[in-house]
Amino acid sequence: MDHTRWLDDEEMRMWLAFIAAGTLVDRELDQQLKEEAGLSHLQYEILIWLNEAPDRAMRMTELAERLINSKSGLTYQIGQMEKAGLVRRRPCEWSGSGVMAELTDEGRALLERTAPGHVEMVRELIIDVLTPEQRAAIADGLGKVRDRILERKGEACW
Amino acid sequence: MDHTRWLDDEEMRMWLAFIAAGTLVDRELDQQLKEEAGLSHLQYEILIWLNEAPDRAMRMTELAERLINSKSGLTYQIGQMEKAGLVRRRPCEWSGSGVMAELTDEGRALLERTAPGHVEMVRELIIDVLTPEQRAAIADGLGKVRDRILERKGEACW
DNA sequence: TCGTAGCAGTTCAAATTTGAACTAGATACA
DNA sequence: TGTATCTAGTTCAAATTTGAACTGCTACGA
Repeated sequence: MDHTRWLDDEEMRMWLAFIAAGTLVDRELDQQLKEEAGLSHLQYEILIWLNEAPDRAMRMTELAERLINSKSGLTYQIGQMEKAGLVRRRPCEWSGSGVMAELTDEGRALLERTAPGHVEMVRELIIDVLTPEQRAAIADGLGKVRDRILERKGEACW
Repeated sequence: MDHTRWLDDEEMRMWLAFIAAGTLVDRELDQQLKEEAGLSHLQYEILIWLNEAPDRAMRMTELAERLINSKSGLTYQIGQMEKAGLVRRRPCEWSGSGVMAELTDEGRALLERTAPGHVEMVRELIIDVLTPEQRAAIADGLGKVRDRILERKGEACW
């Protein structure tokens, strides 16, 4: 009376590859960014998101959602980056409570200095390793995985 | 004079999906395991690896490599799990220095209790969301990504 | 105009992770 | 033998992450 649908070999092969690749890629990027710019991968992504936002600024909560990070974790990281002069906090115009995290010129400059090496590494680690067909399958497949989890959580949060 | 090969839309789509799916899946599994068994995903994987090893035991360093984890991190986690009675440490027969982490009966029992729900969740989150073609592409593609990083690091370690 | 509820962020303590330094058991070889 | 080296694990302090509790606004209904 074991209803469990265990993973078959092919499924297991995929699962192991998925887990390991995710961990390894993240680790490598973290290390390179640390060396080149003293940033963690998370901090780098904060710079990226802010840089692409209108006015290079975003609400804390929205930023946390984009990053898939807890609110308190973001408070901490923004604190660190503020000390380092990479971002600045200011109250949100509409909203009363509400804080905008804003990229400073220094943060933007660091991002621009760092981005080429980072993209290079992303290509080397994953993009250029895959065939266009594999990239398409991963974009479609994992995109769906992501979207389903996000909607599943609905408004659940941290 | 910008030689950087920036990511095109299709590449970026894949990259974002890859990063987000990895983070989200890990988070969900962590949460479910915590609720059902009081385990982190990492601890669950320790149980899995040990359970599949000959004699249900493995050297610390090898285990750390399999898990893609730092040695000191593993020392900590094995310590926690030892307190909880899930694993046991014993000296390695050959090797003098060298410690084997060994699954206890209690650890094995917990794993067996927990595995069905975990597999269920893995299916729901990712396996059953993908088409067989996507699974094959991911297994091949990300398998290659993983293997290249592992060989790149060669004997480099923590 | 209160009082309650909800939202946005922060704070705080506890758990975990990191990486560098350290210890002890081999190994090698002069 | 004696010394330098290497490997396997551990320890330790610092950085980060977590989740729960808390603070300040806003909105809403009585």
